[in-house]
Amino acid sequence: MARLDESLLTGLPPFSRLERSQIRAILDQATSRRYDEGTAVFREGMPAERFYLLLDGTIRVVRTTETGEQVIALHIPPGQLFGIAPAIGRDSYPASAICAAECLALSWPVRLWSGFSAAYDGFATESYKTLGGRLGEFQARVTDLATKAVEQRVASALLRMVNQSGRKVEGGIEIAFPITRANISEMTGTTLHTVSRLLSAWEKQGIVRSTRKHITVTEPHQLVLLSGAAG
Amino acid sequence: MARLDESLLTGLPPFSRLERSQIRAILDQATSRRYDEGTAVFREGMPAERFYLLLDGTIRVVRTTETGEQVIALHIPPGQLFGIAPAIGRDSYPASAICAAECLALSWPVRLWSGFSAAYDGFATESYKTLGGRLGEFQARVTDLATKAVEQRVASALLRMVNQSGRKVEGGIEIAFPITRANISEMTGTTLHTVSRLLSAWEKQGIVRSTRKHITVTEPHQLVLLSGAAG
DNA sequence: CGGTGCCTTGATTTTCATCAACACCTGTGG
DNA sequence: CCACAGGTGTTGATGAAAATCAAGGCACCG
Repeated sequence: MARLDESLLTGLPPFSRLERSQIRAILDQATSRRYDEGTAVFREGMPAERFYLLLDGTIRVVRTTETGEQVIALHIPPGQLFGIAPAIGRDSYPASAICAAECLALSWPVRLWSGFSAAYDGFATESYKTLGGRLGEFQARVTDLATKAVEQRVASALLRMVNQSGRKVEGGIEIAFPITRANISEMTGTTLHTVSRLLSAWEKQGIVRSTRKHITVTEPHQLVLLSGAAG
Repeated sequence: MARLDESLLTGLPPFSRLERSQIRAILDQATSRRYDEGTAVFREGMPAERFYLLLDGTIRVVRTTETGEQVIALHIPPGQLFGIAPAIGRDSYPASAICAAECLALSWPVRLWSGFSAAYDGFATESYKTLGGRLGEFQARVTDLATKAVEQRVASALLRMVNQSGRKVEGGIEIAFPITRANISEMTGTTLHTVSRLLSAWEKQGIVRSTRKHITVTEPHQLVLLSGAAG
């Protein structure tokens, strides 16, 4: 395997306070791997053997209910740790990690976690901040699902993706990974039919534009209004 | 203030691996306080100055939306830490902590958090497990809200409370703290009317019994069935 | 160029929120 | 002690939102 360059990690929060030599040591213990779109990096319930850092692509964190329905818990953008079950004392993954697009990720065996935490200043702190961010996101999701109407939830979901993984294109901001109506319905607790109707209506109003598996938001502000502010 | 007894903390997960002398040191830095039913220990958005341990009572963790609706995020039973914003690098509380019943809690200034983590074996690990548990609970809530019908969600909510804070009484298990239909509607994202109708129906079927602000589950198994299994 | 996966749109039905009215319990103050 | 106010709980009637049922079109892949 090709030697990994230090620049991959410099600047990412968990490693920001480290010396070049420390980053070198971390990289030398890492496994790098590419995953095709649709591949599972790990699955719900599997023993948590490694933790991961996403270098490129987008990960969809998915849970499946007893009745077979899927719920998309969150999307993870490049630069974030994921599969960090060891940080919260779990020995199996609580959800599946599916590649929304082609992905590139580093990983380490979980036994290194405590070593990293002890040896590298800021690693634990920053990782727990990531965790805190996710907790906050879940709390917001619960609030939304409990109080908002479907239209507002779908608007919020689009905005979240645009903010997190938006790519500027002519005439708007495009969500940087492939996404279907069914995916959006799994994020918002509705059906693909309802999502399709909403997107059609918004397209007529010039708020979004969409092609197969891709959505561009042309009038973000309008969406913010639809989302009931604070989305 | 009366000197606190070491037995208060022995056996609780974050302190389970500590010596008597260490527990003494921790207690000597703690502030103990009683809160009336309905009091806020802290409120959403306030600067996080202290972290807490609930000794007795039940805490309701509540978020308020921009439109004034309330959502009950979770209930905290005695023996658990709460208000642990420092653990996730936050400097303000993400939600309010309201006493569902009369409560007794210890608290420490946040600046002691890192000291406790460093000095006391298992404190950090166990605290992060608590955090992990909450994350898991939120994930389950999101899944429920996204996929289950109202009746199933209300059944799940009752079961969760019974499991966490159930008190055995003749003829069933009673939820150990005062709870209104409105409270349940805020946990499940529905209205008090719908909750009232469901409870009435269940009472007719002999599954629950209820008086003002108190609910006893007489046929837990029936509720499990209604909740769509795995509640 | 056939098949599969993705998307759209209309018709019907169901669920649950909303609107409305009232009964009851508990504590308070005249 | 009684009246009354405010929080709590019940129940019926109505309507709107969104799921479900149904059918078909379109784009991309092999």
